Amino acid sequence: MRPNEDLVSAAARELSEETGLDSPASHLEQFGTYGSPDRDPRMRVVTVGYWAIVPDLPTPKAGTDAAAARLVPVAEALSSPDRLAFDHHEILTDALARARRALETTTVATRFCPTEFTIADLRGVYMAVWGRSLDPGNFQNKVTDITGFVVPTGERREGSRGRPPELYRAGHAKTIEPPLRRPPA
Amino acid sequence: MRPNEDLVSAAARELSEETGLDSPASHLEQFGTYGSPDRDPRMRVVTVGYWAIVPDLPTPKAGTDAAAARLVPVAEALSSPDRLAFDHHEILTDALARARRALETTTVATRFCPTEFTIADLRGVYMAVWGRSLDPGNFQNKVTDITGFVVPTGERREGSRGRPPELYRAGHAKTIEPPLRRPPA
DNA sequence: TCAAAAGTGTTCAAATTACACCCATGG
DNA sequence: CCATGGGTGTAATTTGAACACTTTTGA
Repeated sequence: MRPNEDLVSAAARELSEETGLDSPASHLEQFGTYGSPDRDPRMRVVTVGYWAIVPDLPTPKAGTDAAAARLVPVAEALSSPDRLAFDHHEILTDALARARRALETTTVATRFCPTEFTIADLRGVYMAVWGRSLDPGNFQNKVTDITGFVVPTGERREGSRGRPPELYRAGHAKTIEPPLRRPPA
Repeated sequence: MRPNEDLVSAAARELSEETGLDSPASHLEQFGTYGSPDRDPRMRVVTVGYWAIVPDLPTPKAGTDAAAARLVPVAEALSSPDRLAFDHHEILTDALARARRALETTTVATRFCPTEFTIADLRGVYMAVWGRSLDPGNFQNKVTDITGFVVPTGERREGSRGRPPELYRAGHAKTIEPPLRRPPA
């Protein structure tokens, strides 16, 4: 952190410095703070963790602070407890759990989508973050029943394989009550 | 924080120093970190917030760091946005939300109870934290149906008004799946 | 014309709520 | 013996998963 910076700004700056992703990270959400005295053997560091939504990801470039940067699927990054440095396995696990829960209780998933999107786009976000497949019909019913989650534009997206899907925009609702629970199995 | 202290230890120490409550806070859980540059006009401070479970509360005493200490019901503390100093209204609001959610998804509520407790004791914790009344019969059914939440001792607590209630101990389960949702209205 | 994706609706099972009702004790 | 809180059970309703089925396009 810099002397006159708040936590989110610092997080956004660091993201940019290390990866070159200064595309507008439209959502940065704190999930935890890590401060064991020996978590980084080089020096005493307290880390405040944020997870971000960056729609339409560009290829990351190593920024001023990093030797290299690339995108790694989260399942791969967590595949072994030793794959990441220091306590980063624990941190990433916490971040993922928080993001997964956020999709249940808030409408942030729309931030991963373009301004106009289809229900299938949104379903893709849920499936990616939750790491499971979801029934298209039930997902459609649930999402369109939640007031203020998505609002139809009246337009359709042409050009793809099957029946052209209707386009939606994000609604004004920020939370989902009751939560959109992820189905078992 | 002291040079060789992790975050939870520092939180436990601060709790003790400011209130004299060094009874074993059997649960300390982080909920957020606050770091706006001007949140405390006296100096730059980053605060990591923890909420604690302290069963059978003693009267707090102002410790080495505080002029005075007393217990205040959370509804009263949050009754006005200006009742607490700095950003403490926001912090306490976050803490309460987190504690409320914790009761839905984990078994921490048993930590508020003595080693042996009745379902009514447990229901009292839920009603206090959630700030609403709960149907005794339904609560009983739900809780006893969740495997590993409470285990009967076979004993009863005598001496009270009506039928002597059965006593339970906390089970081994740490999380509740699916969550024990708080009923609407 | 066929396969694929979108979207709607139906069925059956599971969960939830409200509440009736019996139990066991102290006053 | 009756009011009180504990505990069990049930009926009615709601929710949810699975999946059949229609729609509308590109190949």
